[in-house]
Amino acid sequence: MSDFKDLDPLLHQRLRLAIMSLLMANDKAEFNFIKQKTEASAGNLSIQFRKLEEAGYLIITKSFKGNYPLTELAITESGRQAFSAYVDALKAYLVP
Amino acid sequence: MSDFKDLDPLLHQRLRLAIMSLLMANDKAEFNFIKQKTEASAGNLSIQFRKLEEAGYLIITKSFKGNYPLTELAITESGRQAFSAYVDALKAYLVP
DNA sequence: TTATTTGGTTTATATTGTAAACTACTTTAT
DNA sequence: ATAAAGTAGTTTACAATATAAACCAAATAA
Repeated sequence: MSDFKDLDPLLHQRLRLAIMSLLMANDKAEFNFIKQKTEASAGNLSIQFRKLEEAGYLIITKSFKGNYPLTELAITESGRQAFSAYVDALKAYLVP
Repeated sequence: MSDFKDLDPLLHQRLRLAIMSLLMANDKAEFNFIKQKTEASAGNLSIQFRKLEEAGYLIITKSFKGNYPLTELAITESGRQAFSAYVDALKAYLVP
């Protein structure tokens, strides 16, 4: 029987899981796309993006779109793997 | 598409999820049984049990076993339902 | 030109989680 | 009998996390 410590604490958080889930589907997304989908505050997102970046699960790139700053998030291979592993661990844990 | 807010925050925490998962399988369990299975500290467990009780997900009963105090945890119907709903929400969310 | 909006970041506060210390008693050893 | 060690927890204090509010820089609108 697998135990709960197999669940990556970084991914086992609702907002970060939602972010990574969106990136699993889209690979790359704009800050505001994720903001709209999750309905989270910009501040909260800003912080969670950084944590996920620090873990190497995504990459933050800054540029301009028109005249406005644009922040984009792209999932990394490591992020994909971590997400898959997390889902597998959950399945093993909850759907035995 | 279901969003992450459907994931009951009380259950979406590793230790509490482990506790409830054990109680789904066993219905009723002793404090130390759960302590051994989860390898969590007694203090941490004590607090999480109370949170789950406050939510109506389990009932704490105190008695004596031999001469020692004994704390037992029993899942409630409401707890069962919440756990099932949580698992369903997760499935819908992660295994679309 | 002042006000409002966009696209964020930073700081401060509230909530949560965890470890360490403590309580209360029992058993074992001296 | 009493000191030392063990059982079964609870409480308290601290650390980590999450969230909200305030702020910044620039652009657009009035």
